[in-house]
Amino acid sequence: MTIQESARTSEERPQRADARRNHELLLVAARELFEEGADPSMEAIAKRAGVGIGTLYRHFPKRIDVVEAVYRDDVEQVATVAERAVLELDPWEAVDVFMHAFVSYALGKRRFLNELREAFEKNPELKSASRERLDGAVRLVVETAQRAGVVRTDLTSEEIYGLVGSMCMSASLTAEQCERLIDLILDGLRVR
Amino acid sequence: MTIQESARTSEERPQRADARRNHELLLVAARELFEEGADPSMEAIAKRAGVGIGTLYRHFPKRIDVVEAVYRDDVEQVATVAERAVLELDPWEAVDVFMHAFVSYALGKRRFLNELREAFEKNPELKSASRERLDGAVRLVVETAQRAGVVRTDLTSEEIYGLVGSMCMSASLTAEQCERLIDLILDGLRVR
DNA sequence: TAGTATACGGAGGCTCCCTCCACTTAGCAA
DNA sequence: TTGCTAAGTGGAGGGAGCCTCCGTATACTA
Repeated sequence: MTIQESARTSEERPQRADARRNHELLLVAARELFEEGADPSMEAIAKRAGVGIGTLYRHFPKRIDVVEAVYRDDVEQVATVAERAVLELDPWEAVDVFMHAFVSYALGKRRFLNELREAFEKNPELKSASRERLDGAVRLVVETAQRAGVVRTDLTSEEIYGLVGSMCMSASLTAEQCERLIDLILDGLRVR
Repeated sequence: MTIQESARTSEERPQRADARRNHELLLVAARELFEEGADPSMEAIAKRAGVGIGTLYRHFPKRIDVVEAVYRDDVEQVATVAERAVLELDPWEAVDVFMHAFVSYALGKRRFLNELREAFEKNPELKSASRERLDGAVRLVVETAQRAGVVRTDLTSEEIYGLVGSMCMSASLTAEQCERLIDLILDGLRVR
């Protein structure tokens, strides 16, 4: 990169308002469609967002970039739930709310597991970064509750993450079963 | 099914010679292409086999049927190696030859793991049947060697299968590393 | 308000998967 | 050997999806 280029990079104009709006619309549309079913086409995503196909490709040059963006956004949302819950709720409620949010996030991922795996393959950083972010979120919520004495301390947050995560990914459990099992797990975690 | 239909089914004419030949050619071509790289198109498979696209579709109505057929064939070949090795070689040599064949089979699968997963999803019987067939092959070779006193008996064949299988599927190990590690494993298994 | 960099949108190219059907041939019976 | 026919072949083309290109529109700046 030349000096001029690097200078231009740092004093770049901000994105135009319509571009920012469309980026957001596309992300929302894509997430909806991924959650609804299998493999929405790029055309379908653009249409749902109410923009042209060219605009979609301007924002996400390849299909896999859409998958990646939706996933990053989802991870961010779950992590944010953790942070807000710890601040705004009492420690046990925070565990309860976060775990349910986590399960619903993870169950949503089942829909496009194959595409996600491809994204991980293409870009290993995506996998490790998300893993870390989620791990941190679980740790924050669980350890806060442990310090408050409302969650048993003979389990680490990694173990709990592992248990809940693998339950959600299990092909033999339905979403409904997972929703019920998370209550069982929460019950087992709680100190009364 | 009517009586006539079931009667016809059992006394059906055998496949014509050209059909049998083309089926075999297609299977060979498909395996070659899958091993060579990623995602050969149906056109490419037909071309490599030297037949028209229509012929390919007569033998394998969907792309996934090609994947499935190649996989079944591969599993069969590895299992056959086990059976022949036990009959024709001394017990330790049989373990050695079979394990190397198994690793090379498993490494080949990395190429089209995604397609394979789809095939498993669509047809769970494929997965369980192959798993059983391979499990039996490992057991045959290992237990024969254990009875002959050349392989340690404090490990079960399932454990060995698990170890070698997961090594081959590990994304962080190259094929070359797996080839070297299998020798290390074999060394550890051997009773001298 | 005019000028311009930025962004939009969709026609169309390319590559796939798969279908359809006119043509060919292996195998059988006379 | 010959003729018949069910079985098999091959490839043009339909349809869908990913992505590119570029003429048009518009948000920002001065």
